[in-house]
Amino acid sequence: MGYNFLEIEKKWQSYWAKNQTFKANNKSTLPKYYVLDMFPYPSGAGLHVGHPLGYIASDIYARYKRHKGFNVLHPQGYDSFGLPAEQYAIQTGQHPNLTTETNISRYRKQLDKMGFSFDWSREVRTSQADFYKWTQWIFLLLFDSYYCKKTNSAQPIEKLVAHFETHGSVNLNAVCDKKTSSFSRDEWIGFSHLEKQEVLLMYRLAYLSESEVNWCPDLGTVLANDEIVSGVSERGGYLVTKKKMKQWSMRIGAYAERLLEGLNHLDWPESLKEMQRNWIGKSIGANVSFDIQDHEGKIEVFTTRPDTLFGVTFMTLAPEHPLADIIVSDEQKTEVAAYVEASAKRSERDRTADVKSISGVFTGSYAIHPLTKEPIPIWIGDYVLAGYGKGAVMAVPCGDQRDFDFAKHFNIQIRNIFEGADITNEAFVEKRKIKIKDSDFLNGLDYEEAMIKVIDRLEQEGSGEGTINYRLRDAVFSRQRYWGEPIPIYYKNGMPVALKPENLPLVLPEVEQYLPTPEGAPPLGNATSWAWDTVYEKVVHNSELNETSVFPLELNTMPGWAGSSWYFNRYMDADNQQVFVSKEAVDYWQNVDLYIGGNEHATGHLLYSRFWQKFLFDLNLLPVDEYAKKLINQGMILGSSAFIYRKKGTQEYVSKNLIKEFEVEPIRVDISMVNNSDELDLEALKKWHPQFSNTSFILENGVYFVGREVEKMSKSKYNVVNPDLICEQYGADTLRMYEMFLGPLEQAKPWNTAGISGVHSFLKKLWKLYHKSEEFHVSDGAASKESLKSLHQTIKKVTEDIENFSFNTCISFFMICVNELTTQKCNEREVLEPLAVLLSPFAAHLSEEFWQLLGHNTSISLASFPVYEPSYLVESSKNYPVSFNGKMKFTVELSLELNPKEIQEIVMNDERTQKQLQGKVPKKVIVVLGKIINIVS
RNA sequence: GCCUUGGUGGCGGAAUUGGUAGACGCGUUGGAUUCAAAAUCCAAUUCUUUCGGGAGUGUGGGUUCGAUUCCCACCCAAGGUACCA
Repeated sequence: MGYNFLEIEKKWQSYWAKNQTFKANNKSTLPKYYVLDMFPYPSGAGLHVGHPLGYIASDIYARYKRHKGFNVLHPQGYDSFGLPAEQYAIQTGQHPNLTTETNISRYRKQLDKMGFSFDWSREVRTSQADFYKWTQWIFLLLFDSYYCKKTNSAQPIEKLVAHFETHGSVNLNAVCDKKTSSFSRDEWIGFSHLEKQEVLLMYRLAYLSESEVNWCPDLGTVLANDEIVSGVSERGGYLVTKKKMKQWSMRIGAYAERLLEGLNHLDWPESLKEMQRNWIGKSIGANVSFDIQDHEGKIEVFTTRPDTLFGVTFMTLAPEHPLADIIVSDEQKTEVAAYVEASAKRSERDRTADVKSISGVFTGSYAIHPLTKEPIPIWIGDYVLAGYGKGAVMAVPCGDQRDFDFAKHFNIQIRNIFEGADITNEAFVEKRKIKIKDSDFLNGLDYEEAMIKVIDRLEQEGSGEGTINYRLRDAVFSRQRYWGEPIPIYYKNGMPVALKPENLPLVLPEVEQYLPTPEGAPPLGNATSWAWDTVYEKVVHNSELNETSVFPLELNTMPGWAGSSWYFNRYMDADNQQVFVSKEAVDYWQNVDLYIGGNEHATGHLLYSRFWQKFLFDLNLLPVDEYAKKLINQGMILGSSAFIYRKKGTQEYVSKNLIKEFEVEPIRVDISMVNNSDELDLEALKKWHPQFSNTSFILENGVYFVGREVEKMSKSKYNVVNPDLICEQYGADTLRMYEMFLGPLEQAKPWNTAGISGVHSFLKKLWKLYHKSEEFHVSDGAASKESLKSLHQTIKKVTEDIENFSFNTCISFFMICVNELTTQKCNEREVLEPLAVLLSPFAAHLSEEFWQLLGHNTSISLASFPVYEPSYLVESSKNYPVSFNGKMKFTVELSLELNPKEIQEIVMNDERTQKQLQGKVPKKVIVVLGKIINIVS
């Protein structure tokens, strides 16, 4: 029988569940430790071997911390709102909630099989009303707040109203979405209620504004970028254009500086922090405004190089720029209109990524240089994005490569304002080490001096100002979807009004159809009873209004990132019905000590959640303004897809090594039909899909070999490996250890089941070491010196490596240790007891079984982690090879310390060294840490 | 395009952070055990060689007594690129 992992694992999983072994307590005298995983989206494909990688790592660390005497919070839940469930609903009519519930119960079964030490009593689901009630509540707080630049924090909107009532807009230092006209105290008081609301909306942290969306007229809906494949909709293949729509947005831009600065204090991967820094994209420069010849208004640009203002030879507006169709001359009208229309069909990424093809169109109008008063031609170019800076640039061809290319292409003047720079073939983009010429009062100055001087002049003349620009855009918060949190807003006279917190949750209504309404309203518009029930009952009967007209509710829902922006706080106090998290709980748990998840969330979830945390901190609802002290990105486990090759236009398939002889197209096949030598099971293929039942194959030596390609693991690529099968075949402990053994946690790596037997036989070996003819066999005698040395070496290395999250090398040390103990025929309790605890974060079930066999009647998770004893690890002298002239190598026996005399003796007494030296004394002997490294003659 | 990461045997990966490149595992080969197979155990395994050696960490340079490690340029792959999660 031997190591019966199925029985052992089942036994301990039910023991842990029954005894609630991993339930965390909100009151404890122990120090706290909060280990968090990014909660999964429960997809229909089930959990694949890639998902558990991070969960295993966090579980190892959570179990390790429990052994080290911490009160560990290690929760899990589901990010259960999302697009796939909705798309499935559109296709099948099945309610997304049903799909989601089914998927969740499947996920839970799979997770349970792997023996994770999650505290399931704190489970959260973002799609459940008792959770999204609080997501809506946070939305209301954002709606009722503005950002005060004086206190540098969010403040209640009443404070803003109070300011308007006493000072008007004078001396106001608040972030708003556009330039507001200034007004006095009396004017404010004179405003109608509607006018007041209109002003306030420009300051709220959750606000309504026009933003651009991917619009598909044929489907009558907004599409995610993911739903667009090469310019057309994935569903139906219809044309997609851009369209402006009134959308809810989050004023994350107000937090740009704090989000940037906060990174400096986080123990997150440098690369990820760098990504966030670049995403926020702080740049220092100036806003400059240009008058327009024969037109009202001004064109404002942001530039990081105001020092090159005298090098401006043209301006470029984004095609979406509001002035674009106003300033265009009559003769250019058709050309401009065609260009604007064409670029509306191009995606933003396409526009910026494509640097090779230069496109643009002249508007026929001229701006006036603010200092020289010269006319400057105004162009439109789609490399300028409406959403960045001011949506317009002043072009300085001599100092910017893209401006240079544009000018060359359209034959626009290039003016060199850099002393001694050669700009015949490319722009001079270097900022330093050059002086400016032909620039009036800036002549002879360098970059820094010119920056200060020109900004000074612009400010004096009122045509510009020094400013800081962030690339970070405010986050669009509306989705024209069904399966998301309803936004707790209704409209009165076209103005958004917040529901009262006591009326939350605003529950998702039932609908017949998950598609937009025929009138083009979002899917929630299909609800028949919702508006009546919710708004009439809650708003009218609570006498918010005493009229019985229709109150339209907001029909958009929240985006996927809403719930995930604060869920980690909810785990601290998941059952609380009164508050989103009690003060008591959050004061104890504070924040996440270790957060493990993929770096694909770097500029999405990980930025939005920091923003919400800072916001809630500003309102004194949370004690810290960063929620995750340490973050680790686990690398993605990639799948190894299998391909067969069809001869073009035929039903003949060619084995992999013969494809060069034919013109073929690759087709994915399910990897379950391919063995470890890449041989395809042809019978299985014929059964797999009817299209293969009547095909012929060109084989190599009677075998069809498939091609392989490493890519993201996904159901649609037929390359998913299911962890359940592995748990059945080898056990969860093997899977846990193998996933860790596969490679460094942070690195992406392809899944390969081939190596799993090595880890499995390690566990079998350990089992056998302490079993004699099926009976547990342990000696109470003293262990040998060698055994203790092996043990303590392993304790030392494994402890160090757990602390460094280098779990793959831990497994190697375990293997070496068990091999050594097997050779030493070690079976002493003295060794097994600490070894079982050492192993328990990894092979959680097996070590628990050993713990019981050793006579303990409590869970091994209560045992304390072993500490190594240095006296067992005394180093003996070692043979070190010494390289001579970098070529010849010989070996000398060295003790740990060397003095020059000893070195000389070693060198002189070695025959081969002497042969090489030919009697000469070496010039130099390099010794590092007591080792001779090199001898130079 | 831009931002970030990675590239070491047949494969996954080690390398005390500038000091014996290839730990550990898989695979392969040979052997032991067995009627046989599975399982298990032992040994070999970077390539090349005229058996002296030679080459070798994506490519090409550089710094250094010494480079997988540091610097410069390039090639390739993965993730993100603002409505997938």
